[in-house]
Amino acid sequence: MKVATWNVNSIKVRLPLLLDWLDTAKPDVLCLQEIKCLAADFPTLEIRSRGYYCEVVGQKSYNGVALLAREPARDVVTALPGDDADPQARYVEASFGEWRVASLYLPNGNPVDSDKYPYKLAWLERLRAHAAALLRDEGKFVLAGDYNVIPEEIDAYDPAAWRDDALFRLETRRAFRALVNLGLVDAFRAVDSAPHRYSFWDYKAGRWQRDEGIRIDHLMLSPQAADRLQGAGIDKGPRGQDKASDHTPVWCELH
DNA sequence: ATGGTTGCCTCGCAA
Repeated sequence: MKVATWNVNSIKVRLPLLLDWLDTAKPDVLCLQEIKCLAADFPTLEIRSRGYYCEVVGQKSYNGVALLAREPARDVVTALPGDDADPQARYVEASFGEWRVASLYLPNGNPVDSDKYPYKLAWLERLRAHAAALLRDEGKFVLAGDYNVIPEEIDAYDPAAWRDDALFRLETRRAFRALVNLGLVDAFRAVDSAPHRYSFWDYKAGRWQRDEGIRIDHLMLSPQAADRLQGAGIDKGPRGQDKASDHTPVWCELH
């Protein structure tokens, strides 16, 4: 089973690229983030006509996540547990066959001195607690999405420039590590230990042209899922096309 | 370099 994650930065603008990518990459499950629309405005019919069912958690203008899959979803969860008052559309989780898959959009958290940063840390802690609950079932699951976390220095073109940023500062990496240390496996890192493998390049300042990016989109596997890992990669193709998202798809193959 | 670009659909905010 091929599972992929892609922050599309508006499903409306990215639909042509998305349909092309579904046809060529043929993922079994694709986790989308930043669809930036209400569920009612999601292009469900067009995507359905290409052979994918859609589970959408939408929000007007901002955020929004979706699961696209070859087969219908079961037992869909539309919010990250832990705060019923959280209105932001950042999480959807469902079962496909014997696999549990989540599409998540972790808060950016900048600026660090605003209330956005404690919200990010609280969200990370909610995710850790939820992952701990999922692990108790000892099943195969994938928590995929835009984590807005640069895990290590090798995951940034210029770590010093990111030192105090909400995506890389120590407190962020510590909170992410608490999640990893439950026993989750970063699918990409498990198969590729090379530095300078990026999933995001800022639109500004020619970052893409100079390959100055960061790796913040991750597929985190339960131990039972990691046992099935066959391969993983970053598909830089979509980032180089016209009307590209600032993120590119990351995928893993599980047997 | 406190710059730069994109998408929301506002007259600025978020990333």
